[in-house]
Amino acid sequence: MTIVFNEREKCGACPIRHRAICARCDDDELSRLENIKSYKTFGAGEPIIWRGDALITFASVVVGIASLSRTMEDGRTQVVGLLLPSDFIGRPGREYVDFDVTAVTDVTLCQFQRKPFETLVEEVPHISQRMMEMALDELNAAREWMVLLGRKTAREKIATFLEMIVRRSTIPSHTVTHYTLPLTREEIANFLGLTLETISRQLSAMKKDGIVEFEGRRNFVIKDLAALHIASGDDADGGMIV
Amino acid sequence: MTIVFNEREKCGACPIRHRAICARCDDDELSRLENIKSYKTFGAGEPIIWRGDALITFASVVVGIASLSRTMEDGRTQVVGLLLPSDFIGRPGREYVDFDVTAVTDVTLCQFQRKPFETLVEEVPHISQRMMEMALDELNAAREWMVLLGRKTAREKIATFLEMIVRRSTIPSHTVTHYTLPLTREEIANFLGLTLETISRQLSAMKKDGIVEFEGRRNFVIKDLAALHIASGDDADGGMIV
DNA sequence: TGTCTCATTTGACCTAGATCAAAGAGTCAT
DNA sequence: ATGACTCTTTGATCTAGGTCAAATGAGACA
Repeated sequence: MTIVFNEREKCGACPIRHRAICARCDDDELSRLENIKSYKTFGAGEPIIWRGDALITFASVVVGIASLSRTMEDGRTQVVGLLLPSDFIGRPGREYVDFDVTAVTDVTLCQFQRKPFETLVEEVPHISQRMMEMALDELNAAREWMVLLGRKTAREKIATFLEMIVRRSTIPSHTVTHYTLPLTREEIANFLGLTLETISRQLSAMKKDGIVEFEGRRNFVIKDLAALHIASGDDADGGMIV
Repeated sequence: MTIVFNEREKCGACPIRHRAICARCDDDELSRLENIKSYKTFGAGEPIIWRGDALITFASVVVGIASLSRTMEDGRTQVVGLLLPSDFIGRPGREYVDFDVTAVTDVTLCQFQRKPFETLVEEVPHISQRMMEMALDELNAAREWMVLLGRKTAREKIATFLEMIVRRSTIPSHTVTHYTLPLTREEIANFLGLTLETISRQLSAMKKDGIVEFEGRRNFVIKDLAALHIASGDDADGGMIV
């Protein structure tokens, strides 16, 4: 099931047309973006940009997954986010990039040069409105992750991570039971603030407890979704007052 | 040194006029905000809003400090951010509040009712542009904090926290050496993902190492700023290529 | 089909920070 | 001042998760 993406197509046919920074744009605004966009692809594992680089292009992820991370001088690294299709890379108004961006799978970006894009942000309110929404959503996600990093146990962290995979790959009206881990054990560890050995051990424990089952290294089935949720440490209703 | 704030003043005289969501607004736009704003104050320690509450007002912090936090069912709590003057509370487009907001010191808010504010966000690009900038800045700060929570040692966490206090209270062209902790040991612990005992022990250790000196519980002097920085675990240049 | 390589698992042990417990020091109201 | 809080420090012990090391297994490619 490879996602096909044809760069020749117009923005109107773009897979992220209704979720990316252009989501609120009308046809005229879209054609202004069309004029300054260009596609670029990266192979799995390749660096996309490094912390400290001059910020000369912005981009939206069109296909694939990229990671956003920071590595300390002694090598400790923390993944601070996964960039999925429609997610935006770069911060208008800044001079330098402040996190490393790496292609996790093969990635296709829709890129914009800095200056023309910044002009567009000034002139097209639908873009800044959408970017504000997206930034606030990501801010929320980042804060939820801070709770995970600061207060959850190893098991809770991993259960939360698996639950996130399940939630993200669920297509409405289509029941899926087979999922794929997009990351290696080490990458998961760097995302959860743990070591790869701890990931491995906890995954084995959850296997033994009948919560998940693995088929190969990266494919898994959830045998007990309720138990997974309980193991995540999040409350039943997501905080909503019932 | 109490900050005086007179609610009768027009927006033009507001202490956060040039940093809050209204920073880019011209006089006309400002008067539209003026029409829908109202002030509200909270005493130190009072809850401002709770997770799960219906989101009916937005607000900017005008005076004081508030904390943004999440408490798990068993009582573990993580502070996910401090809200300082000019910081914004609420996410346009959402139905419910997703983190608890609590007044740390006495707090004055500039509040807006939901509907009229959302209309303004649609109609005044300068607001969404500024909110986008602010959200992206906070997103960055949240990600830096994720590195701290996921990968730093207790000592590095505390050094980073003290350094943040120093950075934030430094007024350009004015050398300050005496600082105040805005939080109790327990609140610091919840912010850093540690326990209050660890905070206390590490603070004592840094005192013994000649890095800080305390005068009472909350007032301190940095004796060795360079050592503090090294202890924070961040690189010398903040990631910029020199 | 076999081999090579790297990701993963598992084991043994160790340590940073948590937990439990008690004593000390500010601060506030009377 | 005096007492009564609450916040903070310090001590003793425990443990979740890290570290180090070795064995196993999945894929990739010839």
